[in-house]
Amino acid sequence: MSSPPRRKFRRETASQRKDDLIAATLQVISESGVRAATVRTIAERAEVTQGLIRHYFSSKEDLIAAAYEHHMTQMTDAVATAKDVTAGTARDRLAGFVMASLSPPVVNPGWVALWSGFLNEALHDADLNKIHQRTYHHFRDQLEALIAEALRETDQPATPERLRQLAIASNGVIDGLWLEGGALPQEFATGELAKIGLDSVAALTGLDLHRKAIDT
Amino acid sequence: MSSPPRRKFRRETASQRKDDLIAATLQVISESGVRAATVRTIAERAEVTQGLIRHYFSSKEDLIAAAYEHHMTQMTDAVATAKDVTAGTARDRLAGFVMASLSPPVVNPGWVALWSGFLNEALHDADLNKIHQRTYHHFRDQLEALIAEALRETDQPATPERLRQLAIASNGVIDGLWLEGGALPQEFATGELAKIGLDSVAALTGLDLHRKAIDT
DNA sequence: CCAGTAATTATTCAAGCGTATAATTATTTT
DNA sequence: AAAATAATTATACGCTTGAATAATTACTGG
Repeated sequence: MSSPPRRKFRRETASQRKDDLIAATLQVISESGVRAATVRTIAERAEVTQGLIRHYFSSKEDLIAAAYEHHMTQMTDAVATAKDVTAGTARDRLAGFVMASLSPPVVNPGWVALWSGFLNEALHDADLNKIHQRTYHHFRDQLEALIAEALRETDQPATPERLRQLAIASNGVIDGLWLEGGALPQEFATGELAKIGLDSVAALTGLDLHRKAIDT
Repeated sequence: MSSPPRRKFRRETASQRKDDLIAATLQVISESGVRAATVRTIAERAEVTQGLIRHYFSSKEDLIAAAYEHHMTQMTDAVATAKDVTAGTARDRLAGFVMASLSPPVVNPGWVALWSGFLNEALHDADLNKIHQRTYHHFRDQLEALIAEALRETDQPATPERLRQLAIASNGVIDGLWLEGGALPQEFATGELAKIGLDSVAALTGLDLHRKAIDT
């Protein structure tokens, strides 16, 4: 009649535990979808008991929102800090931005699973909808700034209206390709999506975005 | 102590009932997301009791798959049978295809909710994944055929490889714009997405897709 | 108009859900 | 080293879930 011994544990800092719970949430959703993201499954993945979730988050919904925010920031940062996005001519940086958006680790079935799951929730949840709206604009605005700079650099100034349209279109093709590459990975050869994306943004904007053979 | 009277009902044909249950499933998911799609909620929406679902579908998962199939067929058909897609020059039909894809009723928050919910499931469910793969190809192949025809029509033949890339890119920009229009409806003016999409496919393919002032 | 049948409703079941609360224990404070 | 504190586990609760089964009733063919 010996009941199992009470489980040992370590005390962690609040931010560490929160990060762990968010990471566990993202793992569960990316592997098994939103419907699998229950407090028990998430707690098990984080190697804690379920009660701890409500010690750090006021509700499961609150944890989901934090995970959404975290994931979108992670994804945006992965693009914005990629190697060719931070230096070089504006055209180089725009090209790097497109390439990074359409290459691993950004293109990735797990990240598409996260994105689609969160979007599905965001469409009928005001809090998540705000996160979606904000991150969408953040990404598109970065793209628009890069396009504007590249056009200025090549002496092809564009009106604000045209700039807006170019950004929407470029963002659209990047999003669409990213999605398809993540949802059907076996469909595209290595580098194929990045090449198509780069050609597409070049065709849309009229910019020459291909790397020069000789650099600097 | 009078229990409520047993509910009256009508017997329907099997196909009618199945259609009703599928329609109810789509309504629930589009309004409230996949997590809300429980057998009880769906049955209530279809105005039947929950037991009936398992009389017509071997499991809830089976109903979901049928609803997915139905929805994707509906969406594909809405584009393929739109008024300008079935007649005119190849360029006219391609333009009609793009316009129809980026206008109501195809652009619609409910349909994005359906699409994102199903995709999230498809990423970890083999049966749904097959449906996704099949419908993706169906749409892209239609687009590729139209582009091929339009290029032939203007004496600009393309290699199969280039044709594939143009179709992937055009499909990408259409998907991306469709998604953004459905997810953030207030973001775009009426007709704006359709215009941007048409301009984009024109820029990608090098085709002139704008309507002539004088038509046949 | 009656008997048969299968479509539909009603009820039940075990498991899982999010949340609330009580009991412990690792760590910090003094 | 003892006491205080809060992080963590453990347990319980009421409700919902997908599914199974039993009870009815609308329709059909004679």
